[in-house]
Formats: sequence, C-alpha cells, structure tokens
Amino acid sequence: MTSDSRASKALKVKRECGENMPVMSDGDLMSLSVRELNLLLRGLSRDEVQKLKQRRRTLKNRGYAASCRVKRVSQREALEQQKKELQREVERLGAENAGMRRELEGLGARLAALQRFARGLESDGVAAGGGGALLAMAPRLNTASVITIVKSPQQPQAASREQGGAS
Amino acid sequence: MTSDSRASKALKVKRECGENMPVMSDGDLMSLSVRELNLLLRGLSRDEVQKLKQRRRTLKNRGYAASCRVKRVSQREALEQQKKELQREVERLGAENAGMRRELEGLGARLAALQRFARGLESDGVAAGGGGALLAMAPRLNTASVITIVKSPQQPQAASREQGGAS
DNA sequence: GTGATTAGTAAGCAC
DNA sequence: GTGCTTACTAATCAC
Repeated sequence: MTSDSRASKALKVKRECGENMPVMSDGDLMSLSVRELNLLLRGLSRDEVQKLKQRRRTLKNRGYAASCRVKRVSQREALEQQKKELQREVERLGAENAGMRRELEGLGARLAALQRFARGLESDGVAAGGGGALLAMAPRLNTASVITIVKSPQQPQAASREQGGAS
Repeated sequence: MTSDSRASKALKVKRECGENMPVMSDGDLMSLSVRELNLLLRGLSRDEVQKLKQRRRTLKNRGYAASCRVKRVSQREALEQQKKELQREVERLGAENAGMRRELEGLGARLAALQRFARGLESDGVAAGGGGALLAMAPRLNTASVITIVKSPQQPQAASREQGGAS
C-alpha cells in the first residue's frame, strides 16, 4: 500500500485508527499546537516530520470542510425560518387590514346616515331652536377639529354637501 | 506514476488532455451512450474496458457534482429573493394599515362629536319634531361601534363648548 | 499557519 | 446505469 491512511475513508466519519499509528493519533496531531508538535518531533527525519505536518494539515482541512457544510445548512435553515415568519406576518397584517376595512365601511355608513338625517331635520323646519346649530356645526367639525387632526384624505362629498347646505 | 490521469487536477476546471489519450477523449466518453461505447470498445482487454468505464463514471460524477453545487446556489438565491419580496409586502401592508388606522380615528372623532351634539339637542328640548329619531340613533353609535374602535383620546373641549353654547 | 471555500473524487442511496 | 448527495482531499485565497 503506497497510501497508508488514505484508502477507504469516504462517507463514514473517517475511522479513528486502522492498522498502524506511526507516531501519534489523529486527535493528538489535530489538537496540539505547532510548538508542542515540534517538541514531540525531535528525533525524526525531515521527511517523517514533513509527512506528519501534511497529515495534520489534512486532518484540520477535514474539520474545516465539515464546519463549512454545517454552516451552509444552518444558514439555509435560518433563511427558511425567516421566510416562514414573514409569511405569518403578512397573513396577520392582511387579516388586520381586512378587519379595519370593514370597520371603516361601517363607520362611514353611520356617518353618512347621520349627515343625511341632519339635512332632513333642517329641510323639515326643525331649525327653529338649536337645529340651526346642528347645521352650523357640521362644517366646523369638518374644517376645525377633524381636518387638523386627521391627516388622511377625507370623503369630499361629505364636506362639500355640508358646506353647500349651510350657505 | 501509478495514477495516470489523476495527479494534479483540483480547482482548474480539469484540463482537457495532458499527455495521452488512450482511446477516446473525455467529451466523447462522457456523451456516448453505453451501447455506442460498447461498439467502439470491441477489441480491448476486459481490464482496459473496465478502466474506461470507470473513467466515464468519474467524468459523469464530476458533472453531477457541479450541477449539484449550481442547484444549491440557485435555491439559496431563490430563498433570499422570496424573503425580500415578503419584506416588501410586510412594509406595504404596514403602511396601508397605519393609514386606515388614522382614517378610523378621524371618523370616530367625527361620529363622537355628532353624538355629543345630538345629546345636547335633546336636553335643550328640541326633541319636538325629528329630534327623537336623532336621540334614538345616538346610543347605538356609542356602545357598539365608536367606543370599541377609537382607541385614541378625543378632544373634549370642542364638545363641551358646543354643548355650553346650545344651552 | 490558520480557517474558509471551491472543484474534483469516490461512496452510497434511489430509481 | 444514471443522477444526486455527502464526506473527504487538495488547491487556493485572505488574514
């Protein structure tokens, strides 16, 4: 066998020790620092030392490749997790949105009904006592209090009709 | 050299042909079907045929590994793209949501002001004509829709002043 | 030198 | 057999 520790190793976490152990176990060779390694390699030929250094490098590379794969997988999983959370968020906001849209419709209908009723009061001649105040109030609410507070565009038909009735 | 075509090949797209070309180019060996291959391999020793078959397998594996990596990358990019789109969607829905929330506040304020005014009308004794209908309408607005919808505190000074002026 | 990444190789699985 | 995926190796790069 020309290659001692590189014959059948793929895909089985690489065996720990098979037939021989030249000077040192893989684990030791991996973990020792260069300084400690040189101390233990005192009485070896330059060739033997070189071979051992290369084996150390290979073992370390094995670990690097493994952590690279782990990192790749965890990054993918993180991405998928973030995607799931965003999908849930979209769903939640969409539901909230639909609910508010319904509330908005309901409120708008009530407001329109009240305004129609107010106009009815006026044309019926109820404006004798405080009825005039109701009509005078509608535009004020629109322009003074409401408009300055609410920044979103308002229903133009309500305001124009109120002001038209007051003139 | 014990291994002829496997000496220095890593990380340079693998050279096309280096020193010899036993019977066939890599491209041919890759693309030919088993049937065509067997036809061309008529007068070769079983060992030579076996070696060629193995080289074919290796070449194909090289391609499989490459496409595997390409697939991995494109899947990751697709995930990132989907994530970006979802983030945009969340932002859009959030803005739409905030706008509707403001509209709801505004409408709620207008309704509340109208209600307070209606109650003021009643206590003034205007309830002679159609005032009764207005009063019947007010409690409905109050309990059901307005209070549960409007979360922000409303301007009390506008309502109190109106009521004071009407009395 | 160390750590990370890439293309290539072989093993193993699924069809 | 074919195609895909994985662990491993060597090369290469950045620090």
